[in-house]
Order: sequence, then C-alpha cells, then structure tokens
Amino acid sequence: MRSEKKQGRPRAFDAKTVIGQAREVFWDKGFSAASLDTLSAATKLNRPSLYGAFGDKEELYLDALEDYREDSMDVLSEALDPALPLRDNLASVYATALKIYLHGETAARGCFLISTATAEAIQHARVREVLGRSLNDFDDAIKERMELAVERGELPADADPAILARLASAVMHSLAVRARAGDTRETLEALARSGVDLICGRK
Amino acid sequence: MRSEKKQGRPRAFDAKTVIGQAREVFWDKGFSAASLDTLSAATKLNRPSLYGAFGDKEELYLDALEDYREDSMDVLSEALDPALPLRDNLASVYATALKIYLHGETAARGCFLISTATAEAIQHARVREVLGRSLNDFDDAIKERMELAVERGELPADADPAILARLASAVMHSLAVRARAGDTRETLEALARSGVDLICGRK
DNA sequence: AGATTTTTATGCGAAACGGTATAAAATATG
DNA sequence: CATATTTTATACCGTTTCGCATAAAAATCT
Repeated sequence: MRSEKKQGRPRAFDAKTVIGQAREVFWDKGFSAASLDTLSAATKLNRPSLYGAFGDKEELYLDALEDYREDSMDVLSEALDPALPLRDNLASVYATALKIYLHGETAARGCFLISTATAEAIQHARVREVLGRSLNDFDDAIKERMELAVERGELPADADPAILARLASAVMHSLAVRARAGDTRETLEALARSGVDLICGRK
Repeated sequence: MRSEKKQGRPRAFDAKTVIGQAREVFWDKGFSAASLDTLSAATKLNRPSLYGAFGDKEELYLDALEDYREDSMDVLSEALDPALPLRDNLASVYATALKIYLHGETAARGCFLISTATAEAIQHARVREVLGRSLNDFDDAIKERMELAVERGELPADADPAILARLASAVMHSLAVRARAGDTRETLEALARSGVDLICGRK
C-alpha cells in the first residue's frame, strides 16, 4: 500500500526557496566565483543535501537561471497588460526591470541572466542555450503585444512587430549592462524614457 | 653613466602581445574561470614572469580590459569617419562590432567587456569602474558624431545627441549579448539595420 | 672581468576547490 | 517493533588554485 507521502526522511527545506537563495549568491559572484561553501552557507544546506536535491554546481546554476527566466516572463506579461496603452506598457517594462536591476547590497546587480550567464556561455553550452532561449522568449512576448498594437492602430500599419520587439528588448539589455556598470538611476531612467519615445513615437 | 637600455636581463616577450594572448583566454572563460596555468600556457610565460610584469590575476585582467577598451575606441573612431554620412557611420560601427563578436572557436564571443566584466563588476570595484568608463567613453564618441550630424542637418535640429548616442550604444550592447547567446548572424544584422533605421530615420 | 640588476625557470606549499563515502537521523511500510 | 527508504551531518579525498621562494641565466655597469 502506498501513501501519498513519500517514504523516508522528509526534506527539511523547500526546493524553490533554496534555488532563490542560491540565485542571490550566483547573482553577486557569478557562476565560477561562487563556491559550494558559500552556496551551502547561503542555503543552509550542507553539500551532500545540495547534491542530492539539485546535482552539481552547474545544474544548480541552471535551475537558478530557469527560475529567474520564469519570474521574468511573469513580470513581463504583467507589465504588458493589453488594457493599457502600449506606451504605458513599455514604460512599465523598463520601470520594473530597473527596480530589479538597481537593487543590490554593494552595487546594482543588473540582470541575472545577462550579467552572469554571458560569461559562462562559451564554455557551458547549456548555459548558452538557456540564455538564448530566455532572450528569445522575451522578444516573442513583446512581439505579441506589438502585433496587437498594430491591429489596434497604436502603431503604424507598416510597422514590423518582430523588429520593434527586438529593439525594445535591446534597450532593456542596455539598461541591464549599464546598471551593473554603475550608471545612476537618473541616467537609466532617461534612457528608458527615450527608448519608449523612439519605439512608440514621441508623445 | 646610464645607457638608454635598461640594466639586467632583457625580457623575452612583448608586454602588449602577452596582454593580447591573456585577453583571448579571459574572453573565452571569463575572469574567474581562467586559471593562471591556462594563462601561463597561452602566453608562454611562467607564472613568476607574469607576476613580475603584470601583478596578480586581477591586474592582468584589468590590463586586458583597458587594452580592449583602447582598441574598441580606435575601431569606433575609424567607423565614425565624418567624411561619410551618419547612416553609413552607424552601419559601419555595427558591422565592425559584429565582425569581432561573431568570431570564436567554439561559439561567438560577443563583446569582451560586456560578456566578462559584467560578471565581476559587483565583487571587483575596479572592474566595474573600467566597465562603466568604457561604456561612457563609447557613448561620448558617438555623441560627438551626433552633434556634428545635427549641425550639418543630417539629424533634425531638435534631436538630442546625447540621447541618440545612448540609444545607438544600446543596440550595440544588445548585439553583444545576443551574439554570445548564440543568435545567428542574419538575426543580428537585421537588428543592426533596424537600429540604424530607427536612429537615422528610415531611408 | 667581476659586481649588479633584472628576468627566467623549477618547484614548492598552504589553502580552497568540487565532489563523495559513511553513518546517523527521521520518516513510512509491513 | 523491525525493516526499508530517504535525508542529513561529519568528515574526508584528490585535485586545482594562486602566489612565492630560490636559484640559474642574461644583460649592463664599473
């Protein structure tokens, strides 16, 4: 007879929480500079537990990347609320992005994917794959909203939704890099505003 | 009496060359994952020589970053030849960037600064400083060309050169990230073209 | 030619690294 | 209550890491 509860000693942690704690470490230090000791301390899990639950360091990092990607897509689709004008949507995308990017203990963290996954993308094909897929998913979500905007007449009929979406993402990539490089909030907000103007037309 | 030649055993290497070889290693692996053994092998210098000439790993990396920054500025000012139209200039900036970004043994390398310095920018303040300064210098060089374009009437009189420059850079930041993420040349060239169109106006 | 100075070569050493073996603890099953 | 199963805790292992100590080599200076 099998109960719904798994046999054996129950886990003393929540996997999702642990991945979030690991993500913070990777976000600050990058993948290579994050040691298992640091990860173990941050998650309050000793190494064998980490290995048992997530596999080796690379797999834990990949889990953290996927988790971030999912969170980002959720935040993005909230910001792209079709009940609001495209211009407001884009401004909202950039504003929520900056809220995330500018948070940080010692310095602004930027985007977790762009700031840390790029460094490993050559040596670790799976990291490159997640990074590429994340960027594409982001583009596609914006593209859908752009298509709607063309249908509605928020954008000219001859506007190319795919291209505009990539340009809109490009501004966000720049915000991510510049935030991590230490740009001020004011500078970044100005770039975000001009990005909105350029893509949606100056108001 | 002192001769112009330095006393002692002469160096068996050219510093600039060595920094270039170290840069290749850092570019592929990132700062943290690049070991001194690998750097020593790539430069054909044993570790004590590396230390004597450049200091520790971080200082060598900073030298590589500075070197890349200088090279990039040189390439940029060549591309921004004021004898040619602004549109051609921008297209040339993106084309030369992509030539560099898409080169790579196993996968496209992207931009050395954006791909590797971002990861270390939180933990190493000096890296963050070089990264920030490099992005700003790049913006400024483009801004100068934009100012000229406004004077000449290549851009509308009310165009803001500083903002347009940052947007132009933003497209390049995105090219850098996407190249390292594995985007195809065609996709990247399309983004570059649409970036030119957006900033200079569709032809 | 001998002394001085700088660079090269070999090799070491302490610390940190990722990963795991082993055994105790905590639950479900029979 | 005994057994099976899973997770936790401690400790360890071999490797790699960075950085340096030491001495030989190659040049200039006196």
